[in-house]
Amino acid sequence: MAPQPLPSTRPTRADAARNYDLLVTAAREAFAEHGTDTSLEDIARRAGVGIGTLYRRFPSRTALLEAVYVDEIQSVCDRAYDFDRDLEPFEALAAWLRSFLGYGLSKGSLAGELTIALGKDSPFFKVCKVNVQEAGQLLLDKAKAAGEVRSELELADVMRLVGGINMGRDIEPEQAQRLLDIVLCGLRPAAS
Amino acid sequence: MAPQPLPSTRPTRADAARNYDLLVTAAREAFAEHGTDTSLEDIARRAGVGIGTLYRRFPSRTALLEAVYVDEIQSVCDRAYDFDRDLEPFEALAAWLRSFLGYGLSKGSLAGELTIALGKDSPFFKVCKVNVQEAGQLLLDKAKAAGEVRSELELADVMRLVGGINMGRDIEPEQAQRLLDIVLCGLRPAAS
DNA sequence: ATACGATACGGAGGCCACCTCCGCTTTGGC
DNA sequence: GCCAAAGCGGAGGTGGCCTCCGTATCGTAT
Repeated sequence: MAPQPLPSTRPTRADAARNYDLLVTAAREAFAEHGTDTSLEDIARRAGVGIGTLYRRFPSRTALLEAVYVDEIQSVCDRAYDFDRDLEPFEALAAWLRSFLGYGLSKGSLAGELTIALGKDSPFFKVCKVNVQEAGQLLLDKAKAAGEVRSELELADVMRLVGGINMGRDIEPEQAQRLLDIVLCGLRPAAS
Repeated sequence: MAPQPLPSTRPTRADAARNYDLLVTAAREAFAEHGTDTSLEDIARRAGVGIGTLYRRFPSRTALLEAVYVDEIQSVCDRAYDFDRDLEPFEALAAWLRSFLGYGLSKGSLAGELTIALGKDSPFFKVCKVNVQEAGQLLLDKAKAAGEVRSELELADVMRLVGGINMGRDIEPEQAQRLLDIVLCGLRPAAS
């Protein structure tokens, strides 16, 4: 039940570990400054390591994204349990989705990429998915049990919708908020 | 009130017009076969023209997409008026959004690209946007007037949500359907 | 301390897509 | 038929992705 720790690929040898940290730090900065489509060569340069080193450690851009955002992803999961403890079922779900959204907004469109990846099966996202799903499922089930969310809804659907909201990169925070409100209304049981 | 004709950039000189048609045809085929991220050089080769010709006529991939999909875009607009005539207000809106979605699904993720572009101001999308908006606004307003959609909702929000649904490229049609249903429920007035 | 196998480094270079530029060709009005 | 305007095309510059392999570094066993 408790979330599993996300796997870290941080190597053990001293020089490798140092370069790993340099790369992740450089990537975090670069992603924050220029979005997640920054060139990988730029990141290697910024980190002061060769491009070969980057590619050996992170075979794909996604692998690098993973390493950069492990912490944030974990914190998204953790927050779910906080909300579950402190809020009424539907409010907890709403708050969690809102935080998921805000997280994607500030960090490029990570939530979007994450949402897409939830359907794929990279080794990393396997665990990540388990954690996010476990957390989200808990909130969703409780909201369902309280009769505040239609019982036939799947977590994957909800996540996909929320992820889709800020897929288009440059959305205004207020608009994102309104869109989320629409979705939240859509989750509630039919008026009948 | 009637939709304006979408602008065509088709040139008048004989050779230019011929190449224009070759390019648009080749692009339509290529996009259908390999998705909208086919390399532009491939398309030029397929059309049997030089890459320079392609770029002179279509300065960006988007420009080419526009030319390829003018007809389809127009038909999306037209359908709105059909639905308006034949269906009850909310059903008309629902049907139109469904068709908008299916359209994006079959043709790569054009609806997604279109949705993003709705926020931008390319000269083409200006007119396109006007047409889509006019059509959508009509349906939305009627649904509001019938009390079946909350009055504070903006068309842009609705379009964005629907566009977001199939942003992630590889979504299953049934899932897309479910997501749209959630959104549709979210449009209805509060149960209170 | 040294030696040595395992591990990691780095950047040159191949590949490919994007896009520009300009000398040559075609068109169509006169 | 002439010729200016319009159009053509592809060579080549830029830059990102990724691989490969000779060299450097690390950590352990002696």
